[in-house]
Amino acid sequence: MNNLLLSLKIQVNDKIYVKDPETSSLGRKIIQESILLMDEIGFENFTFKKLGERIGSNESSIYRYFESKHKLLVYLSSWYWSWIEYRLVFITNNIESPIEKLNKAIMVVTQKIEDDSQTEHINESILNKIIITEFTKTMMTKEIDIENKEGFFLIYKRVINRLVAMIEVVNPQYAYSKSLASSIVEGALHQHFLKNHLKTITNCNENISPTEFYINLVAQTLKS
Amino acid sequence: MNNLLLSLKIQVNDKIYVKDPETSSLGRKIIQESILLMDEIGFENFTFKKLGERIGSNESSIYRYFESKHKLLVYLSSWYWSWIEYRLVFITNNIESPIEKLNKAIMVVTQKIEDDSQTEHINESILNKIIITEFTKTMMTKEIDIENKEGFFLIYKRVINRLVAMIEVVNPQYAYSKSLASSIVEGALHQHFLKNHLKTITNCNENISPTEFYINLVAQTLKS
DNA sequence: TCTTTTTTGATAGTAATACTATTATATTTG
DNA sequence: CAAATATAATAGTATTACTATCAAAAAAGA
Repeated sequence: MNNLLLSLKIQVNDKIYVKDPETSSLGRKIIQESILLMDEIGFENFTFKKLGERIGSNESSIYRYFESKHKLLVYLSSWYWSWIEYRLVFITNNIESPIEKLNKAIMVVTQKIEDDSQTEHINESILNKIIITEFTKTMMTKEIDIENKEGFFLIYKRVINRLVAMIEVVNPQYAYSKSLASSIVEGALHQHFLKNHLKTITNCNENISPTEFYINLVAQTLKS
Repeated sequence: MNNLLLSLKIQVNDKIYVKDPETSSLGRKIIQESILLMDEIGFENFTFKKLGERIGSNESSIYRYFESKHKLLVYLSSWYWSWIEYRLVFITNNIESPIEKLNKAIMVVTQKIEDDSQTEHINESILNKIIITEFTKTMMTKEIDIENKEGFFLIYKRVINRLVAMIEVVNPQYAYSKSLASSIVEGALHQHFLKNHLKTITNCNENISPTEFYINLVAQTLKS
C-alpha cells in the first residue's frame, strides 16, 4: 500500500515544462508564488514580468522553467489532479462497499479544499480556488488536440476513469458512466463557481455543498 | 402567443456594446464575421485587427462598436442565449405533460445546432460551436461580479430559471433544482466538447447524444 | 437638393505583453 | 579549484490592445 502511494505521488508530464521546477529553489518559488499571484489577479492579468517582480527574480529566468503562462497553468492543473488522484486512491482504499467507496470518491473530487497541509511550497486550498475558475482554460484552446496527444491531460483523465470504474461496480448496467464521471468532476468546479458568483442559479451555499448535490444525483441516477 | 414571442426576441443588454451592431451594416458584418473568425482561430488568437482586415474595415471602426473582444464575446453569448430562450419558449409552449415539457426543454438546451436558418447575418450552428468552447471564458474572469451586477448574464440565468421552473413542476420535492438546471446547461456544452476532443471520458458520440444522457439523468434524478 | 450630422477610414501613437538573445555573474558539482 | 550550470541584467522585437485626431464618405433632415 505505501509503495503504491509513493509510486503515485505527484508526477507531472515532463513535456509541460522546460526545466522541472521541483529541482531548484527558484523553481519552487515560481510555483509557490504563481499560485498566490494567479489567485489574486486572475489568469488573464497574470504575467511572467509581474511574477518576476514579486519573487525578486528576472522574467527571463522564469522562461527557463515554462514556455508560457499557459504551460504554467497546465503544470499547476496537472499537479492538482495528481494530488487529487493520490487522495482518491488513499481515501477509497480498503472500502468494501461499492456505493460507500464511490461516495468517498465523489467527496474527494467535489469538496472544497480547506487545509494546506501536505506540501511545503504549494497551498492546496488556493490552488483549488484557481482550478475552479481557471482549469477549463487549459483545455478550451485551439491547441487541445495536439496537447492532448502529448499527454498534458492524462492525469485528469485518469482521475475520471477511476471514478468510472467505481460507478460501473455500483451499477454495471448504467450506460453513461463516463459522461456521469466527467460531469461530476467538471460540474463540481462549476457549482463552486456559481456558489461564489452566480448564487441565483445554484442551490449550493454554506449549508448545501456541491458534494451533497452530487452524492444525491449519483444515488438517484444509479439506482435501478 | 405571437406577441409573447415577438416581445422575447433577441434582446441584448445595451451596456455590453458601445454602439448597437444591429443598427448598421458594418455592425452586422462585425457580428457575422467575428463568429466565423473566432470559430476558425479561437478566442485567444482573435484580434480586432484581424477582424478588420477580414471585413475590409478599420480596427478603430470596430472599437466604436465594442470596447474589447471580451465584450464582443459577451455580446455573442447573450445573443445565443436569447435565441435559445426564444426557442425554449416556442417549443415547450402548449405542452401539457410536465415531463414531456421538461424533456423538450432539455432537448433545446443540449442539442447541437445543425441548421443556420433564422437570422441573415448570424450562423447559429457556428455560433453554437463557439459557445461550446468559449462561453465559460465570458464568466471566468476577475470582473465577474461587476459584470454580473451590470446584467451581462441575465439572459443566461433566465434560461436556467425557466428550466428550474419546469423541474419543480415535475418534482416539487426535489431539493436541487437550480443546481440540476445549471448542470444540464453547462454540462451539455462540456459533453459536446469532450465528444469532439477528449473522447475517452465521455459516452457521447455519433450514436449517443448529450441530450440522451441528460434526459436519462433527469428522469432518474427526479423520480421518487 | 443642400446642409448638417453621423459614420467610417486612415494614420499615428502609447503602454503592455509575450517573448528571444546575449553576456556577465553567481552558484553548484566533480 | 576548474568546469559546468544557473541566474540576473539588459536589450530588443513583434504583436496586442487600445486612444486620439482628422479627413472623407454616407445618411438624415429641412
